[in-house]
Amino acid sequence: MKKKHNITAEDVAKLAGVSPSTVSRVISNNPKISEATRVKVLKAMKKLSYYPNANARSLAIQKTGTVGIIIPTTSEDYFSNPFFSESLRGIIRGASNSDYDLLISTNTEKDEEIKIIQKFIRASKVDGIILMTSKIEDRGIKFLQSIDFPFSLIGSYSGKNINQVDNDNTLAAYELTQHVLQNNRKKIALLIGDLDLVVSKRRLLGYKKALEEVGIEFDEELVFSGSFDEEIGYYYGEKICKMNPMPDGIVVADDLVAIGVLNAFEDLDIKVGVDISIASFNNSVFAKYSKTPLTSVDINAAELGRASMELLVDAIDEGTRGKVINIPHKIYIRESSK
Amino acid sequence: MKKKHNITAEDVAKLAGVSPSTVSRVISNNPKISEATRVKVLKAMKKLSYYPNANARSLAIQKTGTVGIIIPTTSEDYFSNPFFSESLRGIIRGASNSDYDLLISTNTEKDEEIKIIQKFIRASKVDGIILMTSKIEDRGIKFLQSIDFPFSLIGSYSGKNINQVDNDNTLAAYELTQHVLQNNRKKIALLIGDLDLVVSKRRLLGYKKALEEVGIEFDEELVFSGSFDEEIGYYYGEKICKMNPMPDGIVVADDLVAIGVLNAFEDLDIKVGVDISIASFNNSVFAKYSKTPLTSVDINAAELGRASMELLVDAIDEGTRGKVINIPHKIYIRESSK
DNA sequence: CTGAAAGCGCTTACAG
DNA sequence: CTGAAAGCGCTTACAG
Repeated sequence: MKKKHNITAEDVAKLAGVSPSTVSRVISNNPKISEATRVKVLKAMKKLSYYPNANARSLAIQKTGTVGIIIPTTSEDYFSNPFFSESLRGIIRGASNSDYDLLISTNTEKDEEIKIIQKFIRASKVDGIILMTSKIEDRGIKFLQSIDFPFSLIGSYSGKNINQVDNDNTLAAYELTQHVLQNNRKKIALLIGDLDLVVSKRRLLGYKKALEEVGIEFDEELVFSGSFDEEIGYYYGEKICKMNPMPDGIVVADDLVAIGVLNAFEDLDIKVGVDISIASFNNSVFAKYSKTPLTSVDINAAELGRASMELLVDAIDEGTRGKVINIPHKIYIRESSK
Repeated sequence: MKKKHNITAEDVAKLAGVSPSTVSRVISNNPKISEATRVKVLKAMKKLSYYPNANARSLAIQKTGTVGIIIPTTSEDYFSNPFFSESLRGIIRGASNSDYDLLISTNTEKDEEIKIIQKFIRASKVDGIILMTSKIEDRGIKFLQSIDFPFSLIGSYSGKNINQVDNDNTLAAYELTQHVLQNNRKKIALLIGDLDLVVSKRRLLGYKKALEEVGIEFDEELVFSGSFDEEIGYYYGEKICKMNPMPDGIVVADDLVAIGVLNAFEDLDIKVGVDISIASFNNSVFAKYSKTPLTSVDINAAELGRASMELLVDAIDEGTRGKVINIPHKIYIRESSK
């Protein structure tokens, strides 16, 4: 067996009886190439099943044709959360329409997001970056902004020139809280994600606004924050039961957390939808089909992802900056808040 | 503003007063470099925040440090299915322990998996490939095998030299069917995925074996196959109700499909767990928390992913071939089959 | 222990 | 319309 040798443009050139430059030109569809030689070269390429070396090409043209996806450091949470896979799915769908491949960050525990972003960029691995979430003071965003590198954000961030696609989370939380209030509830707890995430802050805002509007005073004691999982929901559910008087409504940042609350209430014999109303976010499969079907906001995560990819491609190709896209949400009302 | 110029090993060399070769050597931790120059160079690198260009490096050493993940063409199914995101999560976790990045295929509708595999390889984009599922006659696998390219498979495939990690799906289906039979059921339907997938074939085998063992004749009419979603579950659920006599047990390939069946039965007033037993695969969140909690097999998708990544790294670094890893499954028995 | 040079496989300005 | 040559930014055998 001959020593392995990658077949290169030179091989094609030789077979077609032209120069490598010409081969390169037919690959990039240069219009100056004559039809005759184009055909010759194409035939040779096919015959050798030639495919241009992406690294050499990237090196020469200083573009990679790949886009980096930054999974938040707290990826575990995001992964058990359908939001993440849904938006990734949207991103993939968006990418299929372009010619970009997707490079996924594999955060080691210690590495912060910004390290990965910098690595991707400085190593020239990607032409653009999608951020799947935003913190209040986001070092990654600041860095990208400072070097004017193409990126788009799933989420919101105040600042100039940031491409972002998001729901109106303030409005969604406002409406959801309003809905619970209309269940004739007066004391409404809020289970929310990490408060250094922009999304949490906005939802808190909407919640406050709804309360204020009906003259209910905001009570910090009713706000619980933490990461997204079932256990934390159960834990807070128990806690809420022990309050005196017990809250009669809860707005929850994620269905999985709400499921945990539901379980706590079941164990403590509290009737959801009767003694207390629960409304949540993400409209996951299990919101619809849980023992007590959950009222939930559909944030259209797949569309968030798809749009963010599309926006990023514009940012790379057209230099788009500072475009803000709003993805509508929709509240599905179910038994947990009737 | 000065024309943008990537900072290169040459810049570092100049600042440190050495040659680019030396810079390259300290990057690759070449032991022959003296401590003194190593320190000098490191300092210069830090100062310039230098990061080696990945494309140039890949081109020179003919390695990319990235691994390609092939999402099945029917990705939509896989994405709405927690199995997919769970295993991807495992892969990412596995990758964090190595130094590999992950490149995700973004299948356009028309492109077959094999096209993407070939593109990744011929373009030298990846050092290895993870296949997330296997068909009976898998062109992708055959291709990879034929050129002896490092890959690992989540799933099973008969053939030499294939690294694979999988559950014992025959056994799992056998046990699950056995469990339903022990519910004192006699006529058991099987809702299974596409029959050209290896996993489906194996599960069918296990199902048959369990029936055979208790002397129940296999009836092809009781086997329904299709893609994984809720609607198809509902559809088959209705169909099953109309059979005469109606089956009294169902083994389902995925919880989401089972949820659809559950819904159909609810609408038709059939008592699950009483009139009929249902047992399913994947042990998703919604299996546990659905109105009628579902008996389900936990296949440990995250571990499948993690192990496949680990195995692939061995395949790349050590040349491992033909290693087969079994990931244990576990059946969780719940009300749907009591 | 370190440097000069060639090579990895493309692309593109320049010349014709 | 096409080719020779230089360059993208690394690495490594060779020489010292």
